[in-house]
Amino acid sequence: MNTAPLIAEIAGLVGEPARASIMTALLDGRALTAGELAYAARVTPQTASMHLSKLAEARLIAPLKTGRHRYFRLASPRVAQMLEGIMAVAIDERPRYRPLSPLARELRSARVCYDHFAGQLGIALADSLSRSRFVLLDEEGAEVTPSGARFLEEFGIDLYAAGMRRRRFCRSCLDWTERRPHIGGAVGAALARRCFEIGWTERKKDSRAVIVTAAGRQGFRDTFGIVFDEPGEAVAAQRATGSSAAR
Amino acid sequence: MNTAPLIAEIAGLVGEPARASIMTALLDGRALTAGELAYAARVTPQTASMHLSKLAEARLIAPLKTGRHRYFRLASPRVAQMLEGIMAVAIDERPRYRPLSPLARELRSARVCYDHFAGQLGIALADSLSRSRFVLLDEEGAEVTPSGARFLEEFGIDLYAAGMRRRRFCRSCLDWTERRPHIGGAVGAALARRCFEIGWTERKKDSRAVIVTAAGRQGFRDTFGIVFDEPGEAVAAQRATGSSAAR
DNA sequence: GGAAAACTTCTGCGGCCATCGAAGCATCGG
DNA sequence: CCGATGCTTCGATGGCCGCAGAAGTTTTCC
Repeated sequence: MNTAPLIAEIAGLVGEPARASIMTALLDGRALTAGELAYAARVTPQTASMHLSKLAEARLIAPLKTGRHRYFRLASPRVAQMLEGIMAVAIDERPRYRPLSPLARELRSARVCYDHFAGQLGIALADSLSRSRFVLLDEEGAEVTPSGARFLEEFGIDLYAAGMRRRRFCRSCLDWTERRPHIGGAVGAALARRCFEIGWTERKKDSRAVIVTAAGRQGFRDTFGIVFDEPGEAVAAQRATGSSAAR
Repeated sequence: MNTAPLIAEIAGLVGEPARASIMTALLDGRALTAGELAYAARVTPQTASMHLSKLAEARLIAPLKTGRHRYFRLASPRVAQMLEGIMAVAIDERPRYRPLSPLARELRSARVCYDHFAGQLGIALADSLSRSRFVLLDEEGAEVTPSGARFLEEFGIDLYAAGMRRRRFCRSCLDWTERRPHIGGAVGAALARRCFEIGWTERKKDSRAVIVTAAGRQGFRDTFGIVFDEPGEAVAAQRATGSSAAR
């Protein structure tokens, strides 16, 4: 078949440490400059420039020229999804004992996965919505129930906005630290967007890590029944709260 | 992050033409011998052997020793899913005019995608089920409706069999010839399995192509409203048939 | 306008790795 | 037990490509 060369071309581009670093650095959905990406990949600017032009030519990343900077972002959600898929395979059956560096702890606690939450916060949200029967979660997919639709509307998410193509579907995304599915897709993206909007979470710069604010700690507790053991760091999902969530 | 090297390792393995050929050859879900895979990748047996051991060590493929042959299959559905994801990116925005070789025509007509149908047959099935409101289809996911569940039960598919983990979800899988989503996941696999079981379709050997039998042509027409223009070759999806499908 | 910053292109070097010939090891068939 | 088949290991070769030094181009800032 002529399909193998196509796969090899794309995979070959990603299958190089420096380029893989660039791609994962962009996995938080933001656009970064060529210099920042060079730093992230730990190569010199000229080397990064070559990699960036290759990735751009293959339409894996999209350049965005602004003044003397050149910003790059992932070309499409499909690319992010592909990277997730590769990561899901990479961590599969790998009995990896984690040394748990401080940075890793932070990432594990709460981070952003292209456009939605992942890490313990992502899991906790998925658990909460799942237990309240607002979302039916599965390794193959996820679905928002009618009551869940009402809840999300109340929370300030327009399920019929332009972003949601047709209906109430959301993708299930496999988490690589927790090894459990969480809520992605249009619904997951909207949920995360809303949390940033109302100030529950903030992005930490130069990282995919997410900071939960004081308002967020209270909000997540009251609305989703999620409590945090350490102030703003680790997250522990607790008790189902269909009632309080429907507040 | 330490995630980039993991991605690079996996992608690097797939990003080599010979190995990519091996992987795509296994994408039909069958197990092939080392020799067959060497032939598929157009390399000598000793070269293929090296590639196979690398892929096996990374758990991308699983060896299966039998006599003096050594069979290999994809290690898990997750690997197939990853390859689909890469393919989806590879064909994205690629204005590729297809020369349409005879083999390509055949593949385009009906083929197997790891464990479910793809190509025009897959699309036609998805369209039919979608129009009859038996399945709600989306680029992000798919869902079997209650009436769809009844229909599938009648068709001989046990939705609550071991294969279906929890509920009625099925994955939406992007087709790379038609560029449209079709039905994958546990439901798609069960549907395809059932079609082989009742003799509507047969696998062509050494290929992912699928042959629709005479019984299949009649069955697909009566049950799903799918008509075939050329006997057993190209497929054209036609008219919604909620009634006849529910037969 | 001059200088600095950000990025790119050019160039040569160096290392990794895919490839295949040849030999070695199992397994089947008689 | 012997030859044939299928597959693997070993070794040498060759090519591709990632890499950074140096120089060139565009933009910004004062």
